[in-house]
Parts: sequence; C-alpha cells; structure tokens
Amino acid sequence: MNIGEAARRSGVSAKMIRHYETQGLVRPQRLANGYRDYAEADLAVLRFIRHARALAFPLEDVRKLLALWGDRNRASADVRRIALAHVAALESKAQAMQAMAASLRHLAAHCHGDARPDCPILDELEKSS
Amino acid sequence: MNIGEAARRSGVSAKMIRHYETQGLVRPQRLANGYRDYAEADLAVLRFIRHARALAFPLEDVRKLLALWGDRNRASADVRRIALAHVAALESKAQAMQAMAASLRHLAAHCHGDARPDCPILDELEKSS
DNA sequence: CTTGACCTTCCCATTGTGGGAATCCCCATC
DNA sequence: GATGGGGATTCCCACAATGGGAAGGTCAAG
Repeated sequence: MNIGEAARRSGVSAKMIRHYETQGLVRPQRLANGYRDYAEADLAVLRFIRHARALAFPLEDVRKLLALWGDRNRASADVRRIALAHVAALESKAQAMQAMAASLRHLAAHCHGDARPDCPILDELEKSS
Repeated sequence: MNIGEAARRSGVSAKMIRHYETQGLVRPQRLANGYRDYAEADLAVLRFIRHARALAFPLEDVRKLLALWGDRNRASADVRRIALAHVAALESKAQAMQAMAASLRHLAAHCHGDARPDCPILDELEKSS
C-alpha cells in the first residue's frame, strides 16, 4: 500500500513515516516507480512506534524495543529494563517540573496581581546568587 | 568586562551569552577592538535570565519578564499572569509524563522480568488500536 | 490530454545548548 | 621585535522530533 494509506491506517503522518525510515525503524519495499510499498507487517511496526512514542520513549529506545519485539528468543527482562529506565527518566523530569511549578506558584501567591509594581516573582529572579 | 568574566560572574556560558544577545535579551557595549563590554547592569540581566531559565521559562517569556522587570510602572498582575500561565504549562506536562510513567510502571509490574519472552509491555505496544 | 491527488527528494524552522574551525587580539616573555 | 598562550570574534553544524513547503514525477479519471 501507498504511504498515504499507511499513514491513515497507522495513525502516523507520512512525514514521520519517511523520517522513521531514515532512522532505520521501518523498511518498506519500493515499487518500480519509486513509490514506497507497505505490507501489513510494516503497519504493525508503525503502530508499535506510535504507541511507544505516545509513552514518550525516545526513538533510540523504540529501536531497541522493536528489535526485542521481533526477537522470538527475547528475555522479558531486557524489555523491562528499558521500560523502567524510561519510567525513571520520566518521573525525574516530571518531578523537576512540578518542583519548578510549585516554587513559582508559591511566588505568585505572594504577588498581589494588581496594578501595583511590587512583585516577589521578579524579586526572586533578580537575586544575585 | 570581557565576555569570559561576565560568563564566570553570571553563571551563564559565553556561548549562551552571545546567543541571548542575538535574541535581543542583552546588549553589551562594544570596545574599539570589537570585544563585547559588559557592565554590572548586564550581569544582573544575565543572572535574571539564568534564574528564569532554571524555572524553565521559555526565552519568549524571559523577554517579556525582562521588559516588565525594567518597567518601573509595571503592574504586578502582568508578571503574575505570565508566571501562572507557565505554571499551568509545567504542571500539564508534568502530569502527562507522570501518567505515562504510571502506565508503564503498571505494565512493567506485570512483566516477569526474567528469561522468558512473554512481556505485557510489548503486548501493549503491539496492539492495533 | 488535462486535471487533481498523490508520490518523490531536499531544504528550512522550531528550542536551547554545545562543539569546533578559522581568524584576530592582547599581553607577557625571551 | 618575534613568539606563544589565552581569549575574543564570527560562522557552521549537531542534537530530537516534528512540520511546512517547494520542485518535480506519476497515476487515474474525465
């Protein structure tokens, strides 16, 4: 099938499908006219990528997971390790963001938020330390 | 002072100081030899930027905050609005990441993590929906 | 045979940061 | 005065993932 149909059926944009191909994640056949030709197996790969990306797995992780996915002799421990490392990264970033949000919220709570110029938010950003 | 000293004293790399200049956030004098010349006021600006970036304010927000910072007649409400919008963005992203982490953790909890190939994580990513 | 929808590749932009090259400048030492 | 080291300048490239868009080839229906 065409890239357009593959995009529709996989939920991945044609643009990104081509990109994933340059990254070696999917390898469609080529027709005589140069058009890419996707099989059902390629669709499954594209959907796999979409799900993994929806969980914010970096493409590098997706590559490893795809390799494990296709490996009949894989050990589930390998998949688990990648997933848990990703979980740790996600939680670490999420916590950092929430910490920033919390301190900003705290500052904003002490900011009048009216027409007066006094503002602890700017005071904090201004500190020389 | 030189860009090197400004970098040391502000905690912002020389590379980034130049970048912020291209973005119009800081405007040092130029000496006859073409070297940038930073005043104490420039240092304060650089530190302000560093603090704002540490709170993950996008440069576009930093630009607005700097303008308000320098405006003696600013209304604190303006600062507050920018900060709270940023807080909302941070919390939204943090929640999305934690949701992803949670669902992955859930999947990983049901993955043996041994030498067997069965793995609910891959099963999930494989789904056609 | 034209038209419109689709495909191809290639370049550019994003955001914020860093690496590195080529070139120039300043100061100190021999 | 020459040389050397450390710093300055600008410019290009890279990252990760995604999208926009141009210039051109292809196919199918009218």
